[in-house]
Amino acid sequence: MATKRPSSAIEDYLRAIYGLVERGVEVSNATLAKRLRVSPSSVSGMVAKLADLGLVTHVPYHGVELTEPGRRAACDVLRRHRLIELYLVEELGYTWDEVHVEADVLEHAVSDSLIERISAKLGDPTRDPHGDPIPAADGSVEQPPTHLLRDLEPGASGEVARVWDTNPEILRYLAHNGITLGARIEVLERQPFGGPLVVRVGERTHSLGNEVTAVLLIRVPTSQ
Amino acid sequence: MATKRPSSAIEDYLRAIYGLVERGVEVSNATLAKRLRVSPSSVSGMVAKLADLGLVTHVPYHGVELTEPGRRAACDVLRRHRLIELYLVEELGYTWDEVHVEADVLEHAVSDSLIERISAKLGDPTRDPHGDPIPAADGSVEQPPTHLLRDLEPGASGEVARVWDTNPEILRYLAHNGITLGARIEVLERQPFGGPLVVRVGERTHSLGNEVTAVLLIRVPTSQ
DNA sequence: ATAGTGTTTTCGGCATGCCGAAAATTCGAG
DNA sequence: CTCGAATTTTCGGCATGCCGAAAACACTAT
Ligand SMILES: [Mn+2]
Ligand SMILES: [Mn+2]
Ligand SMILES: [Mn+2]
Ligand SMILES: [Mn+2]
Repeated sequence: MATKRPSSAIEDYLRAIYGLVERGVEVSNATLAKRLRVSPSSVSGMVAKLADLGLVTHVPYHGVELTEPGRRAACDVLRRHRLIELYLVEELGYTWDEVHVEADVLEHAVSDSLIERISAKLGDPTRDPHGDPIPAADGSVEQPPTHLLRDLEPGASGEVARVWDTNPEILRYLAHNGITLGARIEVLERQPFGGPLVVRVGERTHSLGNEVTAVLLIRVPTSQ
Repeated sequence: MATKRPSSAIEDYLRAIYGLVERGVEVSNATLAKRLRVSPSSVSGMVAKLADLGLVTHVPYHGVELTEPGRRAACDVLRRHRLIELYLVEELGYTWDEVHVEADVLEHAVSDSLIERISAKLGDPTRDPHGDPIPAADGSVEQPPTHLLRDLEPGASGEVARVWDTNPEILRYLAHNGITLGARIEVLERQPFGGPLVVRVGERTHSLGNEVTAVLLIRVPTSQ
C-alpha cells in the first residue's frame, strides 16, 4: 500500500526546508522558525522528530539537511501546492497573490487521486503561477537556470521567469506595474549604496527597491 | 471580524449530529460514536466540550441537541461539504460514490472565499450529487418533502429525489442499475417478512433489499 | 422493589505540536 | 585563549483529541 502521508505539520516543515535551500538561504533553526511563524524551540522539537523519521539529517547546533526520503516527501507536497495554486488561477479566477495562503492549507487535504485529476485537467503543467517548477509525480524536478534581478548589471536583459511568492504585497505591486511572468526586462542603471535598480519593462521604466529585485528571477538568453 | 472556524473535529461532530437528525435517527452517544468511527468515551468528551461552547445542549445520560449557533455552524460545514461534492462531480469527473470521502477532508480546508467562488462557478446550486439540499450562505436550508422508498406501498410511484450517501457500495449498485436522481420508480410488490421490494425503473424491474430501500428518498407527486 | 443489561460517563493515559524560560553551545572579537 | 552575544537545545507545561477500563446510571423484566 502507499505509505501513509506525513502530518500537515511535518509536510510544512519539509516544504519550508526545501524552499529555503531552493532560494539559497541558509537552513538554520532561526530561518525555519521565522518562515514557519513558530518559535525556535518548536523547530528544535520538530527537527528532532524529522531526524527520527529519517527525513532529515541533523547535526545538533549545526544544520539540517533533507535525506532522499525527505526530499521526496517535500517534492510530493510541493507538487500538490503548486498544482493547487495553478488550478485556483486557471479555473477559479484567483490572482497570483491570493493563491499561496489557500494552497498552504489545501496541500494537506487533497488526495493523490484528486491531485492527479487536477494535473490532468490542467494538461500536466510544469510551472505554477509564480514560474516555480512543478515536481513530477515521480518526484523529479527541473530547476530552470535563472539569475536574481538584483545580481544583474546595467545593460543586461532577459525575461521574468519566476517570482518568489512569499509576499503577496510585492506580487500585487509587480502585477500592477506590468511586471509579470514572461515580461521582457532590461537593467538600465544601478544606484549605489543599496539604492534602487532602474529597469525598463515595455514602455515604462521603474526604480525597484532591494526587496523587489531580490524576488525576481530572470532568464538571461546568452548566459554562460 | 468573522469569528474563527471550529476545529475540524468539532465540525465533524456537528455535521454528524445534523445528519442523524436529518435522517430521523436518534442522536445518542452510540449512534454518534458509530457514525464518527470513534469510541463512546471520545464522544462523551467532545459532547461536553460542544456544550461548553454553546453549540449543543446536553442532558447527561440522555440526549444531545444542536443549539441555534450549533445548527448554524453545522449548516456552514454542510454547505461546504455539499458544494465540494458537486464541484468534484461537475468539474473533475468524479462519480457520486467517490465524492463523500474527499469532501469530508476538504470541507475543513476550503476558505469562505474559495467556497463562494466554487458556488458561483456552479451557478449557486441548491442540490448536491445525492440530491441533498445545499444550505445557503445565510444558513437557511430547504428540506424537500420526500418518502423513504421502504415506506411506500405497492402501486405508489414517484421519482428518486435523494439518496443517503453514506455507503459508496450502495451508490455504485444503484448507478449500475440505472437508479439515479430523477429516475422514475414504481413499487410493484412487497415481499413479506422483511423481504425485498420489487420496483420498476424504466424498462427493468429490480428486487431491492432493505438496506437499499432505506436509502432512497422518493418524491411522490400527489402526496397529502 | 430489584436485579440485570446496555449505555454513558469518568478517569488516567497517550500522541501531537505548540510555547516560554533557562541552560548549553558556538563563534567572533579582543 | 577567553569573554560575550547570538543561536540552539532542553525542560516543564498547555491544548486538543483520541483510547480502554472501570464506575455510574437508566430502563426493562421479573
Ligand atoms: Mn501547508
Ligand atoms: Mn508558487
Ligand atoms: Mn470532515
Ligand atoms: Mn452528499
